Amino acid sequence: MSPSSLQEEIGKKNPFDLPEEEAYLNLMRTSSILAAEFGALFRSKGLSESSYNVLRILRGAGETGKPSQQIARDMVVQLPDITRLVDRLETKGLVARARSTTDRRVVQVRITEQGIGLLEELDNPVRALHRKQLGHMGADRLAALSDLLSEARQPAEDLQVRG
Amino acid sequence: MSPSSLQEEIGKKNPFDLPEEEAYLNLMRTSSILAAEFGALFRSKGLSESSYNVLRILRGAGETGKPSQQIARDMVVQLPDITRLVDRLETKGLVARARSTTDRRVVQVRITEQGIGLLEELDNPVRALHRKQLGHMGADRLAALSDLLSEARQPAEDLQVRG
DNA sequence: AGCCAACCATTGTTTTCACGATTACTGCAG
DNA sequence: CTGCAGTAATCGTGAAAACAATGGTTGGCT
Repeated sequence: MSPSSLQEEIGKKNPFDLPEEEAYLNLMRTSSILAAEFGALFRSKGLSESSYNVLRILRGAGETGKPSQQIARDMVVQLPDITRLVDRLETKGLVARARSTTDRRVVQVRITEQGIGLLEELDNPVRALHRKQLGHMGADRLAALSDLLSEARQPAEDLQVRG
Repeated sequence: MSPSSLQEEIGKKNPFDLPEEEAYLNLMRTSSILAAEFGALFRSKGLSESSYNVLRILRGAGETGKPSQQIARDMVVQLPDITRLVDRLETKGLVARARSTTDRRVVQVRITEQGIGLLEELDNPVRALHRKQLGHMGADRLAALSDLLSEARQPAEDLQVRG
């Protein structure tokens, strides 16, 4: 039998005192387990989850690319220090940098052909892993999960944005 | 207005092709935002999220403590290299190590008085943050979220446990 | 007793992350 | 035009993570 509850899984003796805590720990455990599988997939191609995310953002941005700061804002998992992440991608030839001519503070980053090629190698495995991980839930439950997660993070996000 | 959807938040132009991907990204974004706040709280006391988790586990284990390997299994977010995590806690005087007398391979780790004191300083702030983050959801929605999260990770967890 | 597979913890090494301070540039107010 | 707050990116440094490899210990098997 699978462990039926998080309480059992992590060997916790007492029931949770707060439903908020239980939900929080369920959230952390689930995200870490699922992220670990994607991490392994990305590492097999020399990428981290963050650097894969950056490449996906830049593929969506097209020829002109995006300023570093905007990349940081668009990332699913926020990260300070986008500079060195782009450094590593540049060293591997997956992205290219160029100073903006209009505002010389900003650095425009764009994906290279090589970067696009690497992403394309990953497209099918990524889709397959998504289905393997969550395909057992129906579309209705997935939608419900997405909704609850949006609701859960909304106050914290408001503070971040408007802070 | 708050951004109403993840698609908007991360500046994604195309709708998600897979509902699995949308749920996955919602999961990653929510957990990273909520975890960041706890991380800041813990760092104000010199702890990381992982080391706080270890201390909580050891407080629950009582006087006898727990073997390192079992700590690793009980952690919410799995981590190889429990050794150096315990190293750091030991350096700070928050935990103590002792070789087991019955099986000299295993190292029994227990929390110190100082460690318990530090946890007690955090108990109220932690509860307060849980309520601040998720208190706006009713108990019913929190339970629904916990259920969906358990359901989401179940297949991956089965594979991990049963190899 | 001696061998060996399984197990636990540790260490070495490289990569990545976190945090703060710094440099460069822009636009605006005086 | 000069100073100044605000913004973008970078760099220095130390902490933490991932991954592979090593050494000590046990229990079973012959």
